[in-house]
This record gives sequence, C-alpha cells and structure tokens, in this order.
Amino acid sequence: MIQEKKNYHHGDLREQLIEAVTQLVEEDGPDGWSIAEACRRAGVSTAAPYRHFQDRHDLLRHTVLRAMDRFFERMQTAADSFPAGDARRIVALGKAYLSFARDEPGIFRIMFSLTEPLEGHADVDALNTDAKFLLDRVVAAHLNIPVESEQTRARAMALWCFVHGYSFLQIDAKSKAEAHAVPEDMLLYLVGEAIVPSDSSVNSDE
Amino acid sequence: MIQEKKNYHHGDLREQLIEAVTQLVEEDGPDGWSIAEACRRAGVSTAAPYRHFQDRHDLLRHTVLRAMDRFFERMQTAADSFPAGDARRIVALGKAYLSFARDEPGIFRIMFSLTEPLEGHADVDALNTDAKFLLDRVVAAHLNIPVESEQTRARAMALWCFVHGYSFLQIDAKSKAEAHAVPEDMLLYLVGEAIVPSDSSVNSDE
DNA sequence: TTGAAATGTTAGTTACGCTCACATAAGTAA
DNA sequence: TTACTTATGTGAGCGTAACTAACATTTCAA
Repeated sequence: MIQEKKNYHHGDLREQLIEAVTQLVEEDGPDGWSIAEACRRAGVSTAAPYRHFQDRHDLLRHTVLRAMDRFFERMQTAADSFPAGDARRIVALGKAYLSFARDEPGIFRIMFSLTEPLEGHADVDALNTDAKFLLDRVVAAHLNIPVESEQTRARAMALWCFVHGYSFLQIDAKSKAEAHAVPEDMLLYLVGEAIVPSDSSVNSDE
Repeated sequence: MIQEKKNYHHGDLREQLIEAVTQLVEEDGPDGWSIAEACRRAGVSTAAPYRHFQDRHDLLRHTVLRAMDRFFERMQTAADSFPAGDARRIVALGKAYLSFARDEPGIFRIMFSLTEPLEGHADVDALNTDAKFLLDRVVAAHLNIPVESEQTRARAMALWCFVHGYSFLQIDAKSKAEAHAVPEDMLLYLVGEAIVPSDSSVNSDE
C-alpha cells in the first residue's frame, strides 16, 4: 500500500503518513509509533511531515479522524442491515462496534483516549452526534416510543456504555480465558432484552 | 509528600518514584510523564531509578499495581456498606468504580491500557479475580441464585461492562454536555433493575 | 574492620520531536 | 517561454528523554 516516492515531490505524502501511523499503531501499540518510523515507511526525511501536519499530535488526530470515518461507516451498515424494530438490529449494531474494536484495537483505544485534541473539532463532534442519533433512533423505533424521550436517551446510553465497556474489556484481555467465560451471543441478547425489551412494555413517560 | 533526599542514599526512592509517576499521570495525562521528571521531583539523577526498576515500563507497571490496590479497596468498602440483597449495594459498587475513574482518570486509563506488561503477574491476576468474584457474589446474593451459575456470571459481566463503559465515556467527555444528558442515578438504577431485578424473577437455569 | 551488596552519580549513546536554512518542483501571470 | 510565487522536500542541528557503563558512597554483615 505504502510506496516510496520516486520524484523529489512525493505526491501523496499526507495520506501515506496517516496510513503508516494507522499501521504502526496496530503493530506496535498506541504509544509505539513515531513520526520517524512513519517517515521511513513513506520514504521521506523526518522533516517532511511538518509540511502537512503541525506536530505529532496533529498527525495522530487526523489518523483518528480517518478511523472514525471507518468506525461510523460500519455502524451505519449494521443499522441498515435490519428493519426498525427488529431485535437483530440492535445486536448487529453492538457487533459492529465490537468488531471494529477487535480489528483495530490500537486505534480504537486512541479514539477514546484523545480528549483535548479532538474537542472543538467540528468533524468529530458531528460524527459523535450522528452516532448518538443513530442509536437513539434505533432504540426509539424498537420500543415504539418517541426519539426525544428520556427513556430513549437513557436506554440508548445504557446500551452504548455496555458495548463500549465490553469492547474495551475484550481487547484488554484478549487471550485471557476469563474474557470468554460468558458466551458472547448470550451476553448480547441478555443485555439487549434487558435494556430494550422486545415486548415493548416500556412507557415513554414512565 | 515527596521530599528530596538529604543524604547520598535517598532511603525511600522506590516508593517516591511510584508516587511521582502517580501524580504526573494525572497532571500531564497518561503519556505526559517521564522518568526524568519523576527524578526531578524525587531529587535524584535520572540514572537512579534503574536500581529499582528494570525500565520505564516496569516503573509504570508498579505504579499501576499500587493503583489497583486503591481501586479494589474502594470496591470492597462499597460492597461492605450494604447487606447482601440490598439493591443499593450494587449501585454502591458501580459508584465506587465510577468515582475512582473520576478521581484518577489518568491511572484509570492506564490500568486498562496495559495488557502485556501485567499479564502473567500473579498480583494483578489475583486482584482481577478477586474483583470478579466480589461482583459475582454480590449478584448471586441479590438474585438469590448460586454463584456458580451461568446467569450469575453473565449478569455480573453485563454490569461490569456497563459500569466500565460508562466510566470511560464519562472521563473522556468530562466537559461535554452530552455526558450529562441522562441523569446518573436514573441510569444506574435503570441498568441495575434491568440486569439484576429486585423481584428476583431470574431463574438460575433459565 | 573489612569486603560485599545496595544505591547513588556523571558522562555518554542513541532515538526522537522539532526548527531552520536551503533545494527543488509546480503553478501562474507576463 | 520567462519570471515570480507557492508548495513540498532535504540536511544539519538543537534539546530532551531512555538507557547504559564506569565509578562513588553508604550500609550491612561476617
């Protein structure tokens, strides 16, 4: 994927640096990457990146932005794969979240470690809001209650937290037997049923 | 707390380095600390730590071990504050988890970021197992079903994941309005009721 | 008392982040 | 074309951090 430059001008350095960092983060861990190594992979000097990124942090931020695109894309695809109200839809969303965490644990960690560098960035805020709304709509449709109710927000939040926590615990303890003590599907359906029951017994103003 | 050495031999360097790192991690973020800065605070040269720790990673690992002691202590205290079966017991546990994350977000993040460096270390494994058992017992007592049932393990795991995820999301988005969109107590009781219902309608072999 | 073990220091190596002055290429207007 | 501007890359060099090696000081125990 990453090819060294042939001419004096690289032509695609900005993108390839992001790509290189994306790889390095998975290979060497969230802290194991360096601008220097990314430069080696792209075949440029260590001063070149500063024509495209302000500093180390800025490069990482843009790498995370790319990752968030991929992340949200998966969530959207999962949401589209089942009709509203279908119990499998929520599980599919959870699994999309989980599978991203498993596929890209390094960048996943960084996505939720960076606070200040992403704050205020319109892109990320919009992305977050989109994801939140997506989940709210799914939950509301499933429970057949208004999107703007407190019940919807609370239950969507509960699901979000659960999947987020489960994802983290999974990638932290990947090889530990403990992680698989409870069958995944059982857990997902148990939580889904508990927080967003199929029989729609939830009242929006309860 | 941290006092510079007066004599040639510091006397308490090992502990003070851990203390310094603990502080630095909160002040400058999980990646913002350095051996050099910790040395400055302890008043020793930058070569001194290597008499007590193998390398940077080793120092961090021991810092995390201390943090885990504090963490588990809180959980234990919370568990002891209410009798078995009392609904408030589970909420208290969740709040203890959450309050640690809020009080020491830096070290909290590191606790769950380090994978390899802690793996295989008997201390940490034991600590993790203890915490897991504690939660299992609380859940089993509350539902009045055996500790060793799959229902117990699954529901304890679900609670664990939820609180873990909630903690992370909280410290990530501390200043964001979104984080407080749902009242905390409402969320905790909603999830508690959903996963571990008070009316004990859960059958251990369902 | 005396030698070994523990614990600290100074100096030096390597790697990285970053900047500066300079080089090369690409685009634009005459 | 030519000439000017802008974009993008290089090499050299600075400061800092992790780590090591050789040496110094203290403690402890035989």
